[in-house]
Amino acid sequence: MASRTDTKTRILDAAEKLFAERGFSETSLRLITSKAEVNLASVNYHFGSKKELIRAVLARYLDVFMPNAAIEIKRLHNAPEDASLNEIFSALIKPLLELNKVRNGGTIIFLQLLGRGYIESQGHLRWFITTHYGEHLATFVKAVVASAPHIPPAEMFWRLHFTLGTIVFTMASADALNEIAAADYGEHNNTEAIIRKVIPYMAAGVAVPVLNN
Amino acid sequence: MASRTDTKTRILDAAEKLFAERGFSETSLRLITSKAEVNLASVNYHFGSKKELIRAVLARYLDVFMPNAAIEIKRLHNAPEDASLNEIFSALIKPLLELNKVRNGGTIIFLQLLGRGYIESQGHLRWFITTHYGEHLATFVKAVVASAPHIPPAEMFWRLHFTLGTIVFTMASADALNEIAAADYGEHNNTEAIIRKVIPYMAAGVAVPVLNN
DNA sequence: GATTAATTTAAACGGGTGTTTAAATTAACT
DNA sequence: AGTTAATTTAAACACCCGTTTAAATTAATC
Repeated sequence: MASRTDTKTRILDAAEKLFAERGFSETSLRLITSKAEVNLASVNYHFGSKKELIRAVLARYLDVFMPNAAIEIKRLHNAPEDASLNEIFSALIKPLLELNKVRNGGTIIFLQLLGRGYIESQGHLRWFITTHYGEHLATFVKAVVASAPHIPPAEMFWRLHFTLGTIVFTMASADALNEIAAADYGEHNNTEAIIRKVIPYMAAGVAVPVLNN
Repeated sequence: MASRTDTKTRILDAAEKLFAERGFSETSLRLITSKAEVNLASVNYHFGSKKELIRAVLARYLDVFMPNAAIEIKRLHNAPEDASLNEIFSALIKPLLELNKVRNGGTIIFLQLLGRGYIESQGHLRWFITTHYGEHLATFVKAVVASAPHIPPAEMFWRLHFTLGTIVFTMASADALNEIAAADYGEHNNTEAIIRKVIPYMAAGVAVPVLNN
């Protein structure tokens, strides 16, 4: 049933790397299959279409991250009753960094894929994520809402999407930003350092009181 | 020298709309020229290439926005000595909304174009913006730094890019988010309402004290 | 009004895209 | 081993892309 290192896996490995760094539509199946050293037609044979390959690439990460994230959130919630926003966001660090064990650079690849997915393909991936992982997402949202009860639900909806934009854009530009930061400030940040920078920013933004003017 | 409504302008008008809603590489010259009701070859005749058309589309907005934004920031800075971050960010609202007078929906189109530019074309547009409008950008950055002197420069560099990600991603997804918000919370936000929501979030995030652990 | 320049047009160019096909190969099973 | 199923392969398909060309048309200049 399987060949040398599984054609399916070789395709996924090559695809996720290219998708993350150049985007979905900028990455051709011919480039993927040549990097993976498999035949062009094998993508359609194993995945059916490019669109389904994209979903498979994302699913491989979401299937690991989402359950782990939900577990960490629940663990927080069961303990000191109400966790701070910083604690809730920080609880996602471990699940995120564990993706590095799945694959080298897995954390940043995952976040970049997420961003590409949300921005490039209006809808179809957003639908895929919310329908397949809606339960886990709800766990996270509930914890955030409980931690910032002074923010009305509608406002929280917007702010959580602000956080998504913050982290997703940051990770998509992480390499370029790191280069500039290194040149201008002598800073060298890895993925974890950037995540730890962005969390206080997001937590403060989500919790800031709503002006009623 | 000019025909009915200037072929050049017809192309720019059609292109910016399509670029904003589908991205640069997802928008073909054939689609642009058919919407603009001009000949396919006229893009290359008037602009030289697709890449130069993209820059021309962005420049038309940046040339209006950047000077206006710098003026507003300077006006703030000369008055009550030190403006709050909320005031500084809010000073950008007027220049942003004035883009709606340039063209219907100009504000959101501009912000969406900016986001597409930063995410899609790693580098070449980023270079174009910083070299052509660096002075105006510096005015803004200086005001922010002065308003939050407790944030080290290197940290501020990252946080300002967080804000860029926040607003750019939000605007790129604005239509989709608005649909969800309308369905789930009965909310109907225009571009200005979303901008006014995002500013407190960004201001709080930029100013939050840095943890030294 | 004739001549020159600027613009528009239709057509083709060369190349890249995702997908499909049918034959060749490899693996699995009785 | 022989047969069936799964996989890999090379080639072609139909289509879309940005760009270029050369002729037709329109505008400007003398």
